[in-house]
Amino acid sequence: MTHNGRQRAPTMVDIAKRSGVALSTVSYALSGKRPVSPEVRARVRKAVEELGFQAHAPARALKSRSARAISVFCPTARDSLEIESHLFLTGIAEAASEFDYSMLMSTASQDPEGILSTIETGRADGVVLMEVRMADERVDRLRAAGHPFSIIGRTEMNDGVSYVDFDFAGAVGRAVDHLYELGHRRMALLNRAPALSMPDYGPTVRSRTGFEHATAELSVEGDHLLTGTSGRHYIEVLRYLERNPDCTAAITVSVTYAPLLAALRDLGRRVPEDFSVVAIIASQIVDLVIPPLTTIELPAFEMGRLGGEILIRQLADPERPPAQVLLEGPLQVRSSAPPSRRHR
Amino acid sequence: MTHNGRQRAPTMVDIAKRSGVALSTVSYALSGKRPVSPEVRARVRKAVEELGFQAHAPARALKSRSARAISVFCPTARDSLEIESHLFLTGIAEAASEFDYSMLMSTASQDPEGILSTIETGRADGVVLMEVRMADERVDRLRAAGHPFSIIGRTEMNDGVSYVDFDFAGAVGRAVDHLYELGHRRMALLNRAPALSMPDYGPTVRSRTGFEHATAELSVEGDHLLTGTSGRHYIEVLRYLERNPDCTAAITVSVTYAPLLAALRDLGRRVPEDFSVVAIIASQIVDLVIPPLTTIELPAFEMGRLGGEILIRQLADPERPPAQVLLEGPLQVRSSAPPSRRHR
DNA sequence: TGTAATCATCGAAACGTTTCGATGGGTAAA
DNA sequence: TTTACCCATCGAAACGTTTCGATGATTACA
Repeated sequence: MTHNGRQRAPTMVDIAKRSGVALSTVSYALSGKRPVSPEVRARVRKAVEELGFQAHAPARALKSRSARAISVFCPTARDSLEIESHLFLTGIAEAASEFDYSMLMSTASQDPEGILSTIETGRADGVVLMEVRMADERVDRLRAAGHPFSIIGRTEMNDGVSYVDFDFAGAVGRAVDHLYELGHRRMALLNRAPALSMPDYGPTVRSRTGFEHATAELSVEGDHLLTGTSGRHYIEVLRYLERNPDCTAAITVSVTYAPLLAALRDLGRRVPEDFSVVAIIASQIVDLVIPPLTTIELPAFEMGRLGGEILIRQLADPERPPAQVLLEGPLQVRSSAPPSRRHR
Repeated sequence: MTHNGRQRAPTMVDIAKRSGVALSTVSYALSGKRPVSPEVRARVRKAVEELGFQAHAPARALKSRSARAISVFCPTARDSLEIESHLFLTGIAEAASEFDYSMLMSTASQDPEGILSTIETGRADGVVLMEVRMADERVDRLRAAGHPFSIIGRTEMNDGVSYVDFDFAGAVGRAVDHLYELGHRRMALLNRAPALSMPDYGPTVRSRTGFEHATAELSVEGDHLLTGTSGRHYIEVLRYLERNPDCTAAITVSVTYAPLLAALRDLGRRVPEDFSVVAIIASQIVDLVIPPLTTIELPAFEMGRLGGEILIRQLADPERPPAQVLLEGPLQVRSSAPPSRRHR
């Protein structure tokens, strides 16, 4: 049972009195950090039960110098929505609850000071970063300050830092191969246009280089477009398709499938009959896309969960070497027909 | 500047020594709760600056009996994604940062114990609840315990509780009116199928009653379908459309536009030429839907922001009466053509 | 039977704040 | 010059834990 919210919450002093032992014995009985006789342990447990005692987290954090909390910085969804962010977020939250940690979330994503301060004020023990760029000041500052952190994504130079990233270069490469095998000889990569003040964004950079390598290797034409969901972006994609009718396939990253599908529809080109698409998107939104597209699924939830787990394990054991994980996603063929039905 | 992460972080004792005043004077100088001479204030400020002092949050929380934090419970996105949840979440986070509060997030959404304990362990001062049902144990428990909370959504009986909700009944009603004016005489409401253990979900219940009232009032046929994004749901929608060719319009709530659009496409019925749709969705995902649909926009981010703000204002002033807000969304006509072009 | 070792328990200090009441120097009024 | 009052500052206690070293009671061994 829980105590009545109106009166003072019971403390360990109350437990000590009720079970007739010293305060410190209560602490040891509950934490197990020193042996306690079975009878005393039972009495303490009983008192805890009866009074509905729950340890006061700030007091514990103050004395033990650990908040048992991690903090996460996530871009705001005020204007545009990064669906992957939410999957990262709930993945991290899942990891936190699994290890009995709290998770602090803030949106002031790009400000290094705010990120450091959650640790330096003792609110959290470590940080999970997301949406990082190839060179990212937040990473540099955290590393310089010696604060524990992990990254969903990664920077250019990752010595000694823990991260979980998706192999965008590899995924785009496999998508190019797949489209090549279907007979396509000219294809576009619809990459994410940098949001405000986000040039140099890791997935965008790596998708592009993966695309350039793969198309060069196969000697096919590859066009690189930076796009998004705004009307301006839609127009740009439309113009591109009009001017390049020999482009018969595209690879889309995240939400860039939307302007592509809209433009194809308005040009009367059908998917998959007239145009093939491979979309790199999170599995949770696959069913929202009409028509069904061939995809490479981004395991965003799992990335978040792993990123959280890696950080927490590192907090538990500071000697633990950094973990660096690069995940792949399966290519799931749904409906990417060949350009001229040559493989039927 | 910030201190070197390797050594002990400076405390108010260090500030006191360096500026040559008592510890308590430092506290008053920083908090302003008692007057302090301008010279002393300046000296303290200087010392704070030089040492990079930042108050230790757990110590403050312990003594002042307030964590300056709110906690939020959000359904996990492991399997399926509730896009609105993410908008609520970042909205709440925005409000928190605006008032210099921290935000704790957890996913163990349906467990009342976990929710109460974030408050009872002193980790947070109040809770924001979302995805509530018409009768919701979490609400009852919070209220019984006397803990501060606000709801994104609302229950059946809302005396004395603060909430921000969207007027689903009204929105569906306006959608019905709009479709009626276009000439439709039979229409469907594609409502959200209850996720696991979520019968009685507020928006679903209220959308349905709004639909039933509006269709009855206009004497049009209204069919109610519970659906989702799974393959099974797609089949059900498809069958419905096949069997009821006189149904020429639908209202979709949240992601239910997906099975509808897929089914219409596979039946060769075009939107908006052959079928009209009004989608109730968050503005941030409007651009992801192809073709563009007439929508009623759910101001999810703003709902989150308001829900957070209401809670925090209540924490600052416990005498404050509960705030109850019911938001409307604009009907944005994009492409809902009449069934037989009668209004052209 | 005396001493050493082991074990469970206790007491007290400490973590870094906030806040209450006390103190003393200064100015204003008598 | 004395008394009263105000204002800025100080000292100390308290918030609820964790943890160190000490204490006393058992047990093992000589």
